[in-house]
Amino acid sequence: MFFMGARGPQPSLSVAKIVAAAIEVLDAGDAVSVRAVAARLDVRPNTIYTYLPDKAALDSAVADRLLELANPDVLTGRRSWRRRVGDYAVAVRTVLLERPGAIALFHSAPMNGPAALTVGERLLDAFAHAGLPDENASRAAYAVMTYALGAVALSDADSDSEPERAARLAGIPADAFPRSARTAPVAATWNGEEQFRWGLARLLDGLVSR
Amino acid sequence: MFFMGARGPQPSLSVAKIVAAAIEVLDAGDAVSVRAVAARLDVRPNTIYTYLPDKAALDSAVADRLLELANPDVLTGRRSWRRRVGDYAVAVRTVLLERPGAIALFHSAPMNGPAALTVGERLLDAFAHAGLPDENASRAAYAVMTYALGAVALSDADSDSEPERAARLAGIPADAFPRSARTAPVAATWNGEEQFRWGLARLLDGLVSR
DNA sequence: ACCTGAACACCGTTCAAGT
DNA sequence: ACCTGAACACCGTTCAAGT
Repeated sequence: MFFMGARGPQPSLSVAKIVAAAIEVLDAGDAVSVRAVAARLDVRPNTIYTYLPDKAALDSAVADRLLELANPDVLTGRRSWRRRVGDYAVAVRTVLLERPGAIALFHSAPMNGPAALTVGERLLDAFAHAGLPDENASRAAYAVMTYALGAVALSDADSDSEPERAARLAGIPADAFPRSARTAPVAATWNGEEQFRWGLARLLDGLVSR
Repeated sequence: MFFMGARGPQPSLSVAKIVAAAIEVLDAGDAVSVRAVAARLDVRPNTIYTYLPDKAALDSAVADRLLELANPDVLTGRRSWRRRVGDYAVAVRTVLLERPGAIALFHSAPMNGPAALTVGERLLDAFAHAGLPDENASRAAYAVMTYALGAVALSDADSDSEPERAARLAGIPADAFPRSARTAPVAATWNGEEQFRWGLARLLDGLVSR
C-alpha cells in the first residue's frame, strides 16, 4: 500500500506486437482479421480490444506499418526529386502487391499514422525541390499517393490468370469496339510495373508543368 | 412430351434484377452482401448462386452498373477531349462517393463488364482526339481510371469528421514536420472535389505533354 | 490492468432435398 | 430449372467474469 505496489499482471502484448503479428498474417497470404491476428498471438480474439478500440484502428496501424516497410528513406538524400518520389511510389506498390489483402486495409484507414506523416513531409520536400510552391506541393503529394494506391487496388482486383485475361481481351468485338480491340495487347499489360511507371512519369510531368 | 412442354417454374429472378437490388442496398447506405441482396428480393441467400457463381461475380456486375450510372454518354459528343474525360471522371467519383461501400466492390471486380468496355473505348477515342497514338491512349485511359478510383478509395477511408480532421492536422508538430504543419489547411481539403479536379488536370497535362 | 468464456449478429458457401 | 433448409466455417464486437 505504501509503494502502491500492486502493479497487476505484466502485459504480454502491445500495439506494436499486434501490428507485427498482423504483418505476419499478411505475409502468410491471409487477410488481416481480429481473429487471425489473435490466433497468431495465442490469445483470444477479444484480447485485441484491450489495445485497440476497433478493427479500423488495427487496419490503420497496419497500413501505416506497410508505408514504413516500403522504406521512406528513399525519399531522402541528394538524388533528384523525380527519383526520390518515383522510387518510393514503386516501393509502395511492390510492398502492397506482395501482400494480397494489404490494399484493403487502406479502405478503413485514413493515412494519419507516423509513417504517413513522415512520407508526407518528405514528399513535400521533394516537390519543393521541383520548384512547386507550398500549396501545389501539398496537392501534388496527395495526387501521387492517390495514383499509387489506385494502381494497387486495380491490380489486386484483376485476379484473372494470364491466359484468362488474354482470352478475354482477344474476344473484344472489333466492329463495336475497334480501338479496344486494336490496343488489347497494351491492355494486357495494364497491371504491370511498366504501366505503373509510365503513368507515374506522366503524372509527375503534369505536376511540375507550370 | 411432343412439345417438350415441361418448362418448369418461371424464373422470378435474373442477374439484372439482382444487380438492381444490390444498387438499392447501396443506396440505402448498406454494404453489398449476398444476404442483404437476397433479403431485398425476398429470397433465401443461396438462391443468388443460381444466377451468379460467387460473391466476386456479384461485385463485378454491380461495379459495372456503377460505371454505367456515372453516365458514359458524357464521354461522347463534340466537346473537347478534356471536358469529356474530366466530366466522366468527376461523375464516377460522385457516383461512388454517394454510396459508401461502392468502392469496395472494385477490389474484387476486374473492370471487364460491358460498361467498362464502353467507357474504355470512349476514353481511347478522347485521347486519340488529344493526339495520342494507340499505345499511349491505352495507357492514358488506364491511368485516368487509376487516379479516379484511387481518389475515391482514399476519400472513403477518411471517416474523420470535419473537426476531427482539423484537430489532427493542427496537432502536427511544426518542428519535426514543418512543411506538413505549414500546409495543413491544404491537406484539410484533400478529399474535396477541387483537389480531385486539380490532380486530374495535372495528370491530363502530363498525359498529352509529348 | 489484463485476459477470457460465452454469446450476438453478422458473413460466403455447400449440399441434399423439394417442386 | 429454380428455390430452400440446414449446416459449416468464418467475421467484428459486447459484456460479465476471473486474476
